[in-house]
Amino acid sequence: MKYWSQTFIPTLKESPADAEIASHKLLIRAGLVRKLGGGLYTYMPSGLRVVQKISQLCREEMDREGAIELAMPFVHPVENWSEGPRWPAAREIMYRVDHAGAGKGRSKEPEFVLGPTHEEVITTLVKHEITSYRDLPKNFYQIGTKFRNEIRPRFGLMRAREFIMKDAYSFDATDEGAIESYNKMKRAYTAFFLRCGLKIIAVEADSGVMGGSYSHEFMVLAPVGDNDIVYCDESGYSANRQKATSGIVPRDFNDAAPAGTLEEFATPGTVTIAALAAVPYGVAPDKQFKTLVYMGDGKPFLIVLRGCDDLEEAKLGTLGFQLWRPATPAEIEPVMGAMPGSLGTVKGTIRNPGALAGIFADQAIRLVGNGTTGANKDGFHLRNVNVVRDLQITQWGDFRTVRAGEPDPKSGRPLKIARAIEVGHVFKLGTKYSEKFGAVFTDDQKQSRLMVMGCYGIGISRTLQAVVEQSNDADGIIWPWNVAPWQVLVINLDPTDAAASELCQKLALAAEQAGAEVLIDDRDERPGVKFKDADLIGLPLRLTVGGRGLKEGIFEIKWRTSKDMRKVPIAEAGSVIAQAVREAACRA
RNA sequence: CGGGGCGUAGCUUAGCCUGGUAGAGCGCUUGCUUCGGGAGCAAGAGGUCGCGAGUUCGAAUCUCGCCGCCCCGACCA
Repeated sequence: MKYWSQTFIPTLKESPADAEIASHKLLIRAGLVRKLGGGLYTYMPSGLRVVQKISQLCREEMDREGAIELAMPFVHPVENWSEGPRWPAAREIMYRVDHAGAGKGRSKEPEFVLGPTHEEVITTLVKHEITSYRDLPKNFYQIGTKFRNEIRPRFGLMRAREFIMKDAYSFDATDEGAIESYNKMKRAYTAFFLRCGLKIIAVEADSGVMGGSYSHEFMVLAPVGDNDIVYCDESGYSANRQKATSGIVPRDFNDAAPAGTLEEFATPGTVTIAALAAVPYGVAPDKQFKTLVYMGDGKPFLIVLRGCDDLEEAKLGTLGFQLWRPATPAEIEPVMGAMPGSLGTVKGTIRNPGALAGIFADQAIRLVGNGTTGANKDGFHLRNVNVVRDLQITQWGDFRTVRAGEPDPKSGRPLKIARAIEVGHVFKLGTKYSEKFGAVFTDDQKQSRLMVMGCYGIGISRTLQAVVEQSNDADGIIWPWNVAPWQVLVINLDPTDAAASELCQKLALAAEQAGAEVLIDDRDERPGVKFKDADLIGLPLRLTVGGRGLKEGIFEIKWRTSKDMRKVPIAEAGSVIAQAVREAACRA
């Protein structure tokens, strides 16, 4: 048991000016963290306890799935990165330690970086240490501090420059094995977040150019999150917005037959979807074709969408370009023959089709059937444009942004969209790193083969804040049993009274014997202050001892989640407390 | 990095537009009274007004530069 006066829990009445969201305010008000600088926080004694609780739960679930804990350095020789596969991107987010040997009389200054993640380190290690299929599979993990020079740290621990992360790396002999390792981690993550008391959704994530469904993000639903997720409660479909698709075009959809002959009409000065939808033209956005020009690795390409749809840029990653960006009007005009606002892909209207890297059409334009598009002639559009008959298309795909209410691709039920915080990510890497670093092993046929890898992250410090964000009320934090800094708070309203102090100790002991951790508020404070602080720091179970109750021979028991308080005869203390603790632990 | 906002006591802030004595609440210290949901009274301590230059007889206040922090966007556990 811990006495409040013997630890340090500096609570605050008012929120600091630089905190915006509930969890950030509460972390500071409840004395869990203090800020050193932007994105840099000290874990105060009770905050550290929560970090340790969460880490331990994570450790248990990782161990359960056979992962092996180790600890790698935070400081990496720069060569470890500069010779790796992603130096150009990585150097942007890494803190570099310059002058590391200054004044030491060295001929050459060694240069170091602070590790943002450890694929490079672990792969190098495994390459040296594992050479036989007999030593595979292996999954190594660590829990430690990561450093990323975030472009914009925000919301306290939510996006910090320095944060605590669990990262794991699996190595398998076969692709099937790698998938099994991946599934084990998904299982471990699901169990872990459940034990933290978090409601999470695992969503299919954008796995970039690698494709496939071997990347899942673990999301906490929260209005302050910086991700959009698309999901359907009935079918269980869920994906992040970059990846999400919808069943807006039915599987058995029959393309419309041409209606009328293709016809050019004058639209002077009309260069937006909205203007074409207004009088005198009156062409509804979902009857228009939107033609966007992008530059992919230096060559222009076209994206065709419905006028009412938005492009989801991340989906262009499936097209095989390394880099892409919107084209400028100066790049567009020579190729198309018109400026943006009058563009289209009707056969024969593009001035220089040979310059294009492709014309990519979103599936949903089939719903337009016969519509209106630019004539590639400034001030003119074409009507009665039939998708099948008139449009020039080199490849179909899914490029549009999904909207709430559209049919789920699985069940057809309406999709929902919600904001969420990403707290975990599992990723099947394949052989990208093993190839680069030469992580090979000898199989049972004496053949040299590449290890198949996966990587798996959990933001421990972010999880802490996500719990607070998801579990609080107007009075303060409501800790889930398993991650509370202590589970039971014993309030001594008369700390100068020997009988009260003695009873508090007795109650605390009973709770401890039942398996709970106990904090005793023995401060010489007024009752109001103690009750307010109790709600603020949010321990799940509260036991109150006061002179008034002592006379009646009772103490009080109250759950943080409930308004109801129960008076318990002191004689029944042991059994009542034991039962309460057992029930809470069981529910958790 | 683009856009917006802010920097005054440990915390929350007023004052700034219109230059002249730095003010409040919380917290802290001492005393008295209180004592079951952030007590009352009295007395106190606590400030390079983010930093630097400039304008001025005089700058928290006006001008310029820098730094820091917060929010929105692109990126991420």
